Amino acid sequence: MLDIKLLRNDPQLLERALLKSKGKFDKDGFMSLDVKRRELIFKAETMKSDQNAATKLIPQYKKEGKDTSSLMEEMRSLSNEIKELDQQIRQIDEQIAELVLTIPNIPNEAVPLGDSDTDNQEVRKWGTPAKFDFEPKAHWDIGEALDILDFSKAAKVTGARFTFYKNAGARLERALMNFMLDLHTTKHGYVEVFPPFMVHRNSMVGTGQLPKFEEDAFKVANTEYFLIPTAEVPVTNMYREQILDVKELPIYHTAYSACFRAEAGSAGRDTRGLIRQHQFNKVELVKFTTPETSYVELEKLTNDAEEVLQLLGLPYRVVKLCIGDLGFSSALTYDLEVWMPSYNRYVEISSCSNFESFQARRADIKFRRGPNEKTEFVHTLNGSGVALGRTTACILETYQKADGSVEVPEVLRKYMGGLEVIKA
RNA sequence: GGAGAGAUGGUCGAGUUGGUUUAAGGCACCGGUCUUGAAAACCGGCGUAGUCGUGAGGCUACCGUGAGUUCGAAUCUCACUCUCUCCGCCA
Repeated sequence: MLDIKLLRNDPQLLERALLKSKGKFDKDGFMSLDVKRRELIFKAETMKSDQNAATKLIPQYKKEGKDTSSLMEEMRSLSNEIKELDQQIRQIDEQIAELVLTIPNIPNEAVPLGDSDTDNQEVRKWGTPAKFDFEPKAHWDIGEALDILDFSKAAKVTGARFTFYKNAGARLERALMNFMLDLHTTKHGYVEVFPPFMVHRNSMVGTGQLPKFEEDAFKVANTEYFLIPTAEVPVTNMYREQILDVKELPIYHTAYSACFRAEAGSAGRDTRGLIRQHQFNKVELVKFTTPETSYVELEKLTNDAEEVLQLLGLPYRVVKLCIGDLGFSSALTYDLEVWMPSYNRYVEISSCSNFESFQARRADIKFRRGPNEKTEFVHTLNGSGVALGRTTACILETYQKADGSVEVPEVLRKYMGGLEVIKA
């Protein structure tokens, strides 16, 4: 959510935000609603002021034995008028709120122009994609051959886009989770959180998944609960409607969670393997910072996620998303893309964003610099640190051998009871 | 699932026969006096948001949420949410 006053005074900002939403927004209608609202408020408040004055006179008159019936009659009609005005104001407020909630965040000046991922800017590359002296297999074939992934059983039990991990596969996924959490908590200074995997609708609004993208989420029937699409939602909303002390900032949290996504609109894409699932595991990084430090913190957060890939020996690149590819709530996003041999290209494995005050304003997360200072909105950031399923896929493909076995990356061995090679 | 209690400003807590309460008071916090410094004491300040105004400042709303009664609601009525206690069931 953006600041209405800011939009009122600087419509140019609105234009920039709308570059993302492809201009479907009725800007003039929005501006005139804002004017209308303030007119009505002024009228109503003047009337309320009169009403309050009369309300004080009535007991005084009664005490003096004066007749109050005509004044009371007058106030009765004034009261009705006020109720009517309040009703109108409430309607306009709702309309404005609805509109404002659908305006995306304003992209940072550094965000490149462009419509799609082809316009993203490569920032840096690490490692070189593996070369094989045999015909490498895709991870879904490797997984089934080694009996560590089972897609057809999951399809029977649940449906498409679900997976059973088995044997060393299940253990690998669990090892990755522990490896990442340990790295972030011990080396990078994040405080670990294990969040609820369902949240109330209010939390989904707070971080920007709702009201605009309800079809992307799984809603639990007969409740107002949603399965979380990322741990970002519960962890960011931990501090909803709170005023933090500046001394508490920056706050760093890392959290494992399962993530649930309806993947509406991606039917037919990435139908094989672990790349696009309705349920996947992820270790998330979340930060709350002061406005002046948020971009430095974004660089650090991105580096923290990169280190996971470096330690696992997985080649990747970092790209800066262009306006067209930028998420609804984000002001600037770096994607980490890992080299996926079966796709023969880089595939997104982490998305690190600075939301500036956009989420904080929606979720009402503030801080105070000192005892007599005004409150300000914090900046929120988050990034995957990183997605486990895609990492597993990438490890299987990158570390596969000609005989069909898969080497376990060095750093994971202590999490797998010393296992060095996954064999059939 | 059953029974009961509760929700007031950063915190504690008064106010519930509807009208000088414009939400008392304590604590915490901030500024000042005093002091070599600090503490104590004393004096003053101290919520959030909207709106009008160039400004000083004014006005309006907010006592869990929403609706209602009334000239007027923290206070009365109804619904809902959450928290706590006890019972039952349960990993």
